[in-house]
Amino acid sequence: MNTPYSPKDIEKKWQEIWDAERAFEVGEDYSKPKYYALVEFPYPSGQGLHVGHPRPYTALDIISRKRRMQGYNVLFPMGWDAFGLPTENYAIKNHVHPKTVTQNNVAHFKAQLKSLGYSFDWEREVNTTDPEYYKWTQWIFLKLFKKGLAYKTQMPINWCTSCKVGLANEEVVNGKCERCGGEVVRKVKSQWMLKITEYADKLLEGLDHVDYIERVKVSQKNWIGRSVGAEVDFKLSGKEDVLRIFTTRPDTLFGATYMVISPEHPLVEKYKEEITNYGEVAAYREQAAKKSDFERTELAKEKTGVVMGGISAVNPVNGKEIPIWISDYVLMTYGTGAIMAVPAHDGRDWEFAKKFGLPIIEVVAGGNVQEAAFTDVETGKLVNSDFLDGLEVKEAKEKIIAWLTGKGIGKQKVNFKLRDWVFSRQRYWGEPIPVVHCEKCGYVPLPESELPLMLPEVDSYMPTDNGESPLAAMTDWLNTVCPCCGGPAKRESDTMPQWAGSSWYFLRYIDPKNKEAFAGQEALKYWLPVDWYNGGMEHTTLHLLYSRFWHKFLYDEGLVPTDEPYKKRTSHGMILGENGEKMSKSRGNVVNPDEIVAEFGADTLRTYEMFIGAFDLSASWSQEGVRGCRRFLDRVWKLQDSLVDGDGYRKELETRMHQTIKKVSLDFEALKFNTAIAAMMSLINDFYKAGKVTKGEFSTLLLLLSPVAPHMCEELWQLVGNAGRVYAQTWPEYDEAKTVEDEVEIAVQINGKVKATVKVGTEDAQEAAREKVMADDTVAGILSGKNIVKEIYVKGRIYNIVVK
RNA sequence: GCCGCAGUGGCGGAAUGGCAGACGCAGCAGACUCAAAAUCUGCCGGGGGCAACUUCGUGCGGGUUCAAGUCCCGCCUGCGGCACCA
Repeated sequence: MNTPYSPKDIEKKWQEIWDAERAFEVGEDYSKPKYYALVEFPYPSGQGLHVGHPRPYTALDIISRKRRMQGYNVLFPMGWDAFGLPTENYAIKNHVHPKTVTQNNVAHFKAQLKSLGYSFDWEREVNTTDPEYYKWTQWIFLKLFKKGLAYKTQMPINWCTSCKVGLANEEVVNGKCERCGGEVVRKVKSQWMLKITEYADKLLEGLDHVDYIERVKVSQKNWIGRSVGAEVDFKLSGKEDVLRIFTTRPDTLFGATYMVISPEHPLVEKYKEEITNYGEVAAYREQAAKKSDFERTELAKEKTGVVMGGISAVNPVNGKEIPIWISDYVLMTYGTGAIMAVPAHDGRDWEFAKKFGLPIIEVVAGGNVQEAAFTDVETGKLVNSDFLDGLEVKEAKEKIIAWLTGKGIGKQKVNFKLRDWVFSRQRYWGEPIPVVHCEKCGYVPLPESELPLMLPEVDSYMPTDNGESPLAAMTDWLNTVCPCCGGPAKRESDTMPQWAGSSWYFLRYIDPKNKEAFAGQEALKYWLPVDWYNGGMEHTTLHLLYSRFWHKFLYDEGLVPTDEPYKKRTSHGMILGENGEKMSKSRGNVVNPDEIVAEFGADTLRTYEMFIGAFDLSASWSQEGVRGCRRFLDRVWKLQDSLVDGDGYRKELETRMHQTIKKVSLDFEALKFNTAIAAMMSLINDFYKAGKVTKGEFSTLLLLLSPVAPHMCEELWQLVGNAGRVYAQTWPEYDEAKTVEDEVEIAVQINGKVKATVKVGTEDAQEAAREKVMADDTVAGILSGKNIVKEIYVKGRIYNIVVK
């Protein structure tokens, strides 16, 4: 009898041995094939590791360990996305420096991750709040600035009334702050913006050349939201000015019966004097401005609006004078902030027209436009449209665009939903923006030699009441000289958003200690692109898009060798509480990974999280399930007692061994860890049934299981007398020919129902199989006196006989 | 409303169009034990039958096929994301 399985003793021991042996340190031998496996680096929150974290980490740890065994030079790094609001809020509340909070949290996280035995190369750890790191974040910002991709503008921004911070559109969730849940309202502020829209086409096009799971691609495409339409100028009646609109349906131009502009449209201000009902217009505008984006869309069920008296537009195709309305269902942030309304063929316009009694003119036949807007673009034919009559929508579009272009009053235009990225935060705990403002020279970038521009010590981390960053109160720091003219100047007091540091961290891992550059060119050439990046679906449209944008920009600047950062992207599902709900303190269903490690061991936690269900779907935690995985590991451990001599596989188990190697090898690659583990469970069930296992069979099992349960496998590898370490062994090979049995049991169906099973040779042709099938008593009984109409034989699967 | 994902035993979940329910959990019975836990062995979708067996079963309604959880058409429910995008 051997000693019982005691993870507590084994796991610590092997973690220390791996450290001492520098087992997972990345080699600098660039002649070896490389593999770059990446997981999203965590935000080191005060709560410590959540059981959701180990799911993706274990998955790619398995891939990384397997790749090393396959002879690759593997980069599998870890770091900290440590700037951010929770740390700052904690600092404010408890009067501790955010740096100290971060240090403590990082230490805690790191100890927790280490206890799980991940094969991260900790020598390459990065931290976004380290000045040696954010120096390069600032450096990249300066590059963007110099290319005109960073600019400052007055923007109506989303303003969190609780955090007192401006938020990107993407950070507003249902009208609430994504971080704190506080109310978000609109507020005009001077903000730094990044022109991600300049890269919209490239970001879209690049998706065709990467191996991302389909739903990630679809989300990104929808987010970028490319649509092809036309811009058309409507002359204002009796004026020189035109009102420019964007439409995806220029073919319906003859059906435009009125125009709508957004309440913020500059036209209102410009013709203030001439608008006969300006009081009414101004009141409506004021009301709209008070509403948050959320309210504007919530209240949208009932359309509101006001007509602009005294000003009207002329439809360029037929010279008809049509009124201009103001309504908040038209957004200033999309297109030109103005539309032509075609109530017959647009749902929103139709609703609006019905409510305000505006005319509805059918220009595409096929529906009943008095009942509902007819929006089908496939079947309809143009009517009431002069020279477009009789054409299909697609043809009409082309013809009208050509006509408009010829007249110089319109042209084809591509629009995107994607908006520029609000890059300012009125916060302390972020990267300072390395720009000064000089009365004479405007916004001037700091010289690169002055980077990093360090965060100064401040007395209070509270944002000021007027919304300025705490840095604005630091006059010593704020007042400086202009790098351009030497005159007095002020530093930018806004800081960067958390997304900044995470937009390029995978580049720093490649060469984390480089003082001369964000990473050396030779190292970048070797390691890029990231071969496999796994992360949460929630980062698909924010982080993933932002980092692709920065990478493409760096590529255009000649600073990185690939135009896409990530070759392959996968996503994992969430781990829910035992009750099937999202884990949260308030629901009281949070599971602490430390407790699982203490009670069952890290290998059990790893195995369980991989066994819990399909990797890309969410799964509910089950303490009983954890116990089952521990039982599996116990059973593997106890196989020591059944060990017999023999380096090879016994004849009767040979096929099973090769099948299992194949299944595990392929399933790991497909992220089907649950079925890979199930296959190993089945294999040891066979070992138990046989009452013995050879050393060769057992060693192969250990190699297959080692990426999942590395500590136990190292221990057993040594205990059974194998030399070296499991992590340094070669991944087992299978022989395809040996994965197939000589004989298989196939089902015999008669009229599609299984009536019997017979044994046939795996390679039997139909004739040989037929003989065996017909020899079966049950089959013969059923067939007697019946007419065989058809016989279908699928090799090794089924024999179906159709009778009458 | 739009986009995406899912719906299979008591539960988590398996099934290149080819024997639905692998593997695990829970449950039941037995072995071991003074006893319990742990462990080991066996059973384990519903109805009917002493039984060999039979019949119904993958959210619902149709269809294609020798054969459908899987493919097609039309719905329903849940989860996630976006939301007046012209």
